[in-house]
Amino acid sequence: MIDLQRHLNPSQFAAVTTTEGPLLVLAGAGSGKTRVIEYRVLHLVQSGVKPDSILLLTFTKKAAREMLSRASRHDPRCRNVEGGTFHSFAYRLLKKYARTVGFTESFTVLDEGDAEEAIHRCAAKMGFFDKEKRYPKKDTLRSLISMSVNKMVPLAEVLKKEYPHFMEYAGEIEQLRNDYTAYKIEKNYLDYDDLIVFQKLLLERDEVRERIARKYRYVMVDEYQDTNRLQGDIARLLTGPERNIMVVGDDAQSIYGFRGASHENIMDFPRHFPGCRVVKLEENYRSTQAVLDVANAVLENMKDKYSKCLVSAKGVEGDKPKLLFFRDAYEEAAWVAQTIKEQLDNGVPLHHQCVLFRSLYLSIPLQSELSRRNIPYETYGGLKFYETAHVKDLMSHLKVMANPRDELAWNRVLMLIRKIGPKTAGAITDEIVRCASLGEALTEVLSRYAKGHGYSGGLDRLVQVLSRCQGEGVTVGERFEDSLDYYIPHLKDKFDDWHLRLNDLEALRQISARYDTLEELLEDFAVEPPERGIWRVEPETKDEEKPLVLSTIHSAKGLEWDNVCLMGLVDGVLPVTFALDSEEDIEEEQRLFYVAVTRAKNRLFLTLHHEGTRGGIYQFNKMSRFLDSRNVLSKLDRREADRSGAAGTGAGKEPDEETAEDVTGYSKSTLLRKVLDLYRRS
DNA sequence: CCGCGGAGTGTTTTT
DNA sequence: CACTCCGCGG
Repeated sequence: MIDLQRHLNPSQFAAVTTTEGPLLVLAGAGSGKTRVIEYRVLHLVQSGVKPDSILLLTFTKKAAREMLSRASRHDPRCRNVEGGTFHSFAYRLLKKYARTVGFTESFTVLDEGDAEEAIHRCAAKMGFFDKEKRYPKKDTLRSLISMSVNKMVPLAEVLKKEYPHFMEYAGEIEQLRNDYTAYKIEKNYLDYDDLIVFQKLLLERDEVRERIARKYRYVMVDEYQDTNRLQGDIARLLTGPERNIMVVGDDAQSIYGFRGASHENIMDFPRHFPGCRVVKLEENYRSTQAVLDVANAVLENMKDKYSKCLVSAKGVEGDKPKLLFFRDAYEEAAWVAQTIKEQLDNGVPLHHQCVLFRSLYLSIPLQSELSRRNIPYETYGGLKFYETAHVKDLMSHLKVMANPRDELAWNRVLMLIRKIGPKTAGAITDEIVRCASLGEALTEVLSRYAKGHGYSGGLDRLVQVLSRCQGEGVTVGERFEDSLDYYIPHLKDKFDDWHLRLNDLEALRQISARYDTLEELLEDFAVEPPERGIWRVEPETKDEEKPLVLSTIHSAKGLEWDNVCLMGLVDGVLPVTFALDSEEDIEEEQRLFYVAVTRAKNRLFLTLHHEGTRGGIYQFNKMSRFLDSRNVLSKLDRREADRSGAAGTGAGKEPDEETAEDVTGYSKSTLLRKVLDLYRRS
């Protein structure tokens, strides 16, 4: 038995050892939340609770894995604790109970792109786009429908708030949502939201709920502030008569409102579970006091919160975080790159440093400065490559092998072939989905089309590959490889930058080889899309050799670094312009700022530049309103127009001397833009 | 019916 | 600046 007292402070100890009854843990940033979950799992297991009767729901699957593997180091039985996201848990549950909710086990999960495609089909069937009027586009329609589900708010209300100019279509969009829902049910498709919705529907059936709640006697939910109302309902439904539910969260770090998360869940927990225990973790083990002073100042400016104040347990005052102003994006980027380099020379490995952005595209100037200095980096968040065209193309081939009824996948596969467009693809697909098996589809339908048409040659090649992959003993790796071989000519045909994309697919090939079944590969791909970090071939690279991290603030949740640079602290970026007309949205941006600040252990740099080029018009960027308050500003070491670092670009020339270097050079992309601008004017 | 080229548009954050 | 949509020619 492990000595918990020795490893935990009193509040952590209370959170770990309060195992019976409802428990709300309010965990400030850096207060050892992960540690609490790790030891709580361990404590339960060591007290004789069966590992598979513990359920740990987290925000990402990576987080669950991390915590469970830590706990397993003390006691290997912890490995059998069940964990994952609400979505992945739903997936497993629904695979088991598919028929109970009216699906079949072989359902396919639609990602956003697929969902848009499906919505588009339904809308087209309704004659949506035939009319004169300008209808919302498919991505707008999807996000509209999704938002109404996630916030459990009527469609018309979402419409009124987000797209008031489309109000007149409220009725039609509602009809569309119904058609789309019917379509998915008929075709055995579930989109991300459905995973949650159907999970709830399933759990609302008493006979099922009782069974599941009996199995999971201890439920823990991490990042509770980022759950939406449906997920809150699910957490409640999962809780059995013993009411052993523990939720952990920090209302000040709620940053997923756009996805329907509501801090109502965490605020209302005591109401939903009367008599619950509340434990606050306020001692911060991560940051210096100087960093926390900034964080606390930001907290002070928030309203509607559980009150808290972060106190450094490290007892280190540390340097005051610096606020730096630059003229333009390139000076800012150069200074940051230079500073990273200096820190590296001072012995802080790249992997212990990080640069954070509101959105990843803002990191482009920095990326070029880093490349120029040969500083390796990797990016977190932003571009979802599993939704990039080439990845989806290839995966569609695997999808039709796994589920020959998947018409969206077939459509994609067929459209790649020259001379096959929407009409032909549609006609062939209609016939295919009526087939009972892939074999039948190949022999009865495809081979018939593979003669006597302009596209027959291409189609024949497809038939060859799919037949080969159909064989019994063919491994997942081999199927992937065959599909890739087949796809490469299409890839080259379709994309100019095909060799970059081929790299992605090669990496994916290695991953695919690790799977035993296609179904497992597709499951992971649907519910736990691979992140960039997983692509590294070497699983155990030494910290010193790992690259610098560039991350969105969202993707940095739960992580920490010695040095953190937060760039682009400008009104319009943080907070983003879209947020500006809603008080609520601005609040969320402020929490985002809070999350960013609290990632830093020792040193924090905040930077911004004044010269903005939004849409070709120059404008003066104002400092972010979150900084522009006395209590925050006083905690910062403010440096006006510090040019010292920008020397990195100009290679340290004397000032005052009239040289070209004195002027910041255009980057290649700027130059290109300027030239194109000029062409356009002539 | 397909494919291409030109015009227009809007640009976050993620399971 | 990349992606989507639209209209035309083959």
